[in-house]
Amino acid sequence: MLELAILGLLKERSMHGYQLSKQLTETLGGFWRVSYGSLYPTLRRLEKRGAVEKVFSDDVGRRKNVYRITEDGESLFQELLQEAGQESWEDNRFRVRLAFFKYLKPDTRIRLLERRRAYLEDRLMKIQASLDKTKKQIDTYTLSLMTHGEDATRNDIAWLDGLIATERRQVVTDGNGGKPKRRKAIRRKEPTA
Amino acid sequence: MLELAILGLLKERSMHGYQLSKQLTETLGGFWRVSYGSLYPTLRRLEKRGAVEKVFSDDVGRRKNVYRITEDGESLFQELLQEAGQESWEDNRFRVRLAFFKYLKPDTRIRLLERRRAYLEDRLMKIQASLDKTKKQIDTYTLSLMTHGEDATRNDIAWLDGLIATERRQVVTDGNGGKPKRRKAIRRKEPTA
DNA sequence: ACTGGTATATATCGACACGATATATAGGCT
DNA sequence: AGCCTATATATCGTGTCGATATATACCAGT
Repeated sequence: MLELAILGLLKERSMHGYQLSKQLTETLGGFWRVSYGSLYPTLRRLEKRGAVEKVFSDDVGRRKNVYRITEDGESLFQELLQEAGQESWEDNRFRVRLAFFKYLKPDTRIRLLERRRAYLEDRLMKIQASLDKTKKQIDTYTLSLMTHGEDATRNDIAWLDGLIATERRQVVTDGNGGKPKRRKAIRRKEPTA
Repeated sequence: MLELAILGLLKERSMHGYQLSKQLTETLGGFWRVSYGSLYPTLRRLEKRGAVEKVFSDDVGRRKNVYRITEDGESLFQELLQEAGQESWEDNRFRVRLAFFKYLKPDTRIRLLERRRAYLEDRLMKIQASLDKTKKQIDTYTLSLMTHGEDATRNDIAWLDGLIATERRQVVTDGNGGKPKRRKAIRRKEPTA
């Protein structure tokens, strides 16, 4: 997962570990904690794999390891981004994926959004099943926890539906399946209200 | 974290690993995946620490390792439940804590709820700071992600406020700081609407 | 009685992420 | 000179994850 995030950021511009850490905790900071204990090992893992390489710059070569993404890295990025594994739809994983959605074709985007939606629907059913089964013998706090979880999940699904609808509208509007030049802003605030 | 969850369940009744797994994925199932790869090692860890012990039952002693919580386990449970560590307020950790709130005194409950609230307020500020800083040069998907995250966090805070308010009302109503006999149902649906 | 499927039950593996901590250097302030 | 904060990389131990292996129990269909 970290590999995907790192490659995605390096696609925009080459950076060293510390910069990556700053950038990551800034964009996903509210939800994700990227520790050095995972960042630096992951960087070296990616380098060993040939997905990134060190940049040798004359002026700032002092104590910084600036990494650049390679061709192999680009294809690894695409592979990770579209990965269909079962666990890939958990909250944080999906958030990271969404942050790099611009690198995907519209129909792939829709596919991923719907996969996430199915995951959330499944969660919803599990919550409701638990509520049904253990109803009336459950304590107040657990009940509140589950009910709130139900609401929050529904909100998430509604938000996803908004994203999917917007995506479909675009596919219809500009018929070319390629990379769109300009796109309308995503309608927000409504789905989460 | 798993230790807390296991001890909490064993407080209610003695169980073996498989039953714990069922129970855990049922209550927190929508949000947490408890794998055997962490469950069984944790059980043995707890046993080594003396927090739980095997129950030797004649009839079902065949192939089941039934565990019972010990006195040491009870105090470890209380310790873990009230733990003030920085990372203890992350989403899943808090959910587990809340599931065992009934074992806490009312004022301790309020303290924990307010700690969680502060954590979410902090997240909210981080999100807003990111939105301000990188505004207008951020892609549509990341923007939507952050805005939705903002909304969801606000919802969570509102829900927490409801819980806190209910808790305070009870403290005032029945003046005794001890364990309450019967309590009003927590007003829900409103805070999350 | 045989077979197959599902639920029960425990265990372990490698990979990865986490939190904490150590170690430097650079730059700024007083 | 002394001190603080930001920059920058590295590593350690521990915990969790997903996958997988391996049994046994029980019930259904044939």
